[in-house]
Amino acid sequence: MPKSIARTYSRYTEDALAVLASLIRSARVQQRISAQQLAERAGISRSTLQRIEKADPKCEIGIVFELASLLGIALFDASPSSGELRRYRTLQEEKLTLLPERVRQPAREVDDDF
Amino acid sequence: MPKSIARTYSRYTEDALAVLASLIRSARVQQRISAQQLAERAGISRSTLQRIEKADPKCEIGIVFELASLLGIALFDASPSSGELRRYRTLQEEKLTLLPERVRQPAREVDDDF
DNA sequence: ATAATTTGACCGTTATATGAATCATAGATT
DNA sequence: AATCTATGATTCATATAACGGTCAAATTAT
Repeated sequence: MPKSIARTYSRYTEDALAVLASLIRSARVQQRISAQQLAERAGISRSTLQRIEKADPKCEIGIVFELASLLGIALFDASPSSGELRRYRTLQEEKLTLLPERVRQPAREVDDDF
Repeated sequence: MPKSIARTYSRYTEDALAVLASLIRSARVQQRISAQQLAERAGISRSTLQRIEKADPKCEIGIVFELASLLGIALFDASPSSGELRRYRTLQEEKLTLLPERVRQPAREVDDDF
């Protein structure tokens, strides 16, 4: 991550992060699991869990999703136990194969206008 | 991330990552945006976008969500343009304030059994 | 009221994600 | 068919995410 860039995020992104963060904390508290316990089950440190529950954008998405999985939080409207996501994945990947593999800019008009 | 841990992910997590990855690629291709162009708009490098479209779990969640935002992909059933997510966020955060701030293990029975 | 544990806030270290660059391939347009 | 650009695959350098620990504060259970 060279060239330290101060990254900005859209409101939508910040809202989505905040939603997921509070869903995680709500689920954890409702299930009476301490931060330490959840972190251990997820194989992460308590400090990382802290950042996630604070909606820090700079966390590995895999870890965050794994927490959702452990806590039974639905992603893409599919609960971890339902198995729906697998089908959605297959469907979505099939759709992808129907699209062109590459995108190309339409050739510029040769006679450039002024 | 000291103590190099080989992290594992549940099927649910992998599916969710794959769904999001193919949603991103599908949207990008359908909107005829090249990887380079999208990366620039998102303020990331093309190589990072490549990893995200390959469902790599070790990417910043903020970047991934920002791509969803740019491409109009719905997170938590709310399109970026709708503004629904903001309300959902507020609601969810209010719910959180109603829960106990800490979790505590119920005290063990004093008269331990043998 | 007391006790004890959870949580928040740090900090230093280390593994690693990201950025930048290059090269080969091949798909899309003409 | 030919051209040209988009993509995939690598590699290296660097900023930083995650870890592990500590300490104080405060909430919850007794």
